[in-house]
Amino acid sequence: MLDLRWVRDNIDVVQEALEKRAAKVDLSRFKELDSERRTLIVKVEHLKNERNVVSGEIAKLKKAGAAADDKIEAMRTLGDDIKELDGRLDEIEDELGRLMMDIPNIPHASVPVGEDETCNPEIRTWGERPTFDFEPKPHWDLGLDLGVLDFERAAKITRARFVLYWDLAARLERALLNLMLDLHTGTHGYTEVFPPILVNDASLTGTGQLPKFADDLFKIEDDNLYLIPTAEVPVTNIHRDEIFSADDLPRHYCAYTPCFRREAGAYGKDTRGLIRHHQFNKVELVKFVHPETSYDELEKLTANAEAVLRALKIHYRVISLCTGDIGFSSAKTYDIEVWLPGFGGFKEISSCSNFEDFQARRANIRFRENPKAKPQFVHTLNGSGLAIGRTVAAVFENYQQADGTILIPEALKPYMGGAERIEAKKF
RNA sequence: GGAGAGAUGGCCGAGUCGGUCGAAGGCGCUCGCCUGCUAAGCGAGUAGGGGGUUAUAAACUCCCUCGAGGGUUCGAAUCCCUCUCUCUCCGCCA
Repeated sequence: MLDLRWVRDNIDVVQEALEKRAAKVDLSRFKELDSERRTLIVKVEHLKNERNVVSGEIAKLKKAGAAADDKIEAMRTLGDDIKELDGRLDEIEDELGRLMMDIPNIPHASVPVGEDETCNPEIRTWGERPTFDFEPKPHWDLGLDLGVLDFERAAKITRARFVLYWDLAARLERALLNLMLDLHTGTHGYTEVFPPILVNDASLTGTGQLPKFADDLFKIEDDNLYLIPTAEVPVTNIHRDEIFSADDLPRHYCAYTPCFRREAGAYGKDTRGLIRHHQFNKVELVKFVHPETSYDELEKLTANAEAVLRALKIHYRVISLCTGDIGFSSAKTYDIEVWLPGFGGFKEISSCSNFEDFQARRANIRFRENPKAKPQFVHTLNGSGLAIGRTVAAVFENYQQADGTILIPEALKPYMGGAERIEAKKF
């Protein structure tokens, strides 16, 4: 959410940002509501002040044993007026609040302007495409042939877009998330947290999934709780309604959690393999930082996520999302795309964003520059470091051999209980 | 799941029959005085949010907030209802 006053004073900037994003929000309605709200506040506060003053007088009269019936009668009608105005003010603030919730973040000046994902410039690449003297297979074929990815039984147990891992594939999933956590908590200095994966709607509103993206969430109706779509939600909300002191910042957290997404708008997209599932594991990086440092922190966070693929020696590239493709809450986002030789293209494996104060304002996460200063909003950032399922897919496809087996990358061997490769097996 | 107790400012804690209570007192913190230094002592200050005025300054002023939301009332931290959370006991379960 943007700052109300800032929007009022910078309505042209907001309008321009909306156009760049191809988002539709009625700003003329905003102007109406905003000015009506303020006139109403002035009016109703005037009346309330009068009520307070006269009520004080009544108290004095009563104490002195005098009658105050005429004043009480006058206050009764005044109270009715206040109630009516307060009611209208509530309605207006409701509508204004919903409208403010619909305004996306303002993209940073460095974000390329463009319509859609075809306009995202490549920032850098790392490594090279591996060469094969055979036709590389997509990971789902590899997994089926080796017997370790069982989509059929997963569909029996649950439904489509779930997977059952067997044996060394299950172990690989576990190895990857341990490698990532060890790398981020060790070399990169993040603090590991393990949050709840069911959250309430205040948390989802804080990070921006609600109210706009309710369709994409799995909801537990009986308890009014949701399965998290990403660890960003519980981890960012750790500090909801809190005020940091300046030396509490920056905070760097990493968390492994399962993630759950309904993928409501994605039918027919990435239907095969591990790419787009309703349940997947992810290691998430979340930062709470001083506003002045947030863009440096974004670069570092992205580099931290990249480090996983470097450790695995897998080719990737980094792109900068353009204004038309960037997420609702984000001011700037880098996507890391991993090379999948069997699939024959790059695929997003991490999305690293600076939300500036957009989430912090919604979630009310603040800090004080010094003990006497007014609290101001922190900047929040997050990025996947990385999505585990997609990393499994990347290992499968990049480390596949002519005989259909998969070599275990050097960096993972300590985590794989001595296994050198994944071989075909029946389960 | 059942029974009970509770939720007040950074922390602890008072709040009488509803009437200058955003709130006694204490601790902590900040500033000043005192002291050779420290401690002690003395004095002053110390919740957050929003609106108006203004330069989105200072100052001034108003409103809201005593877990959250609603209600009663001229007036509620104080009375009523609903919800959330915490604690204790019982039951059930891993």
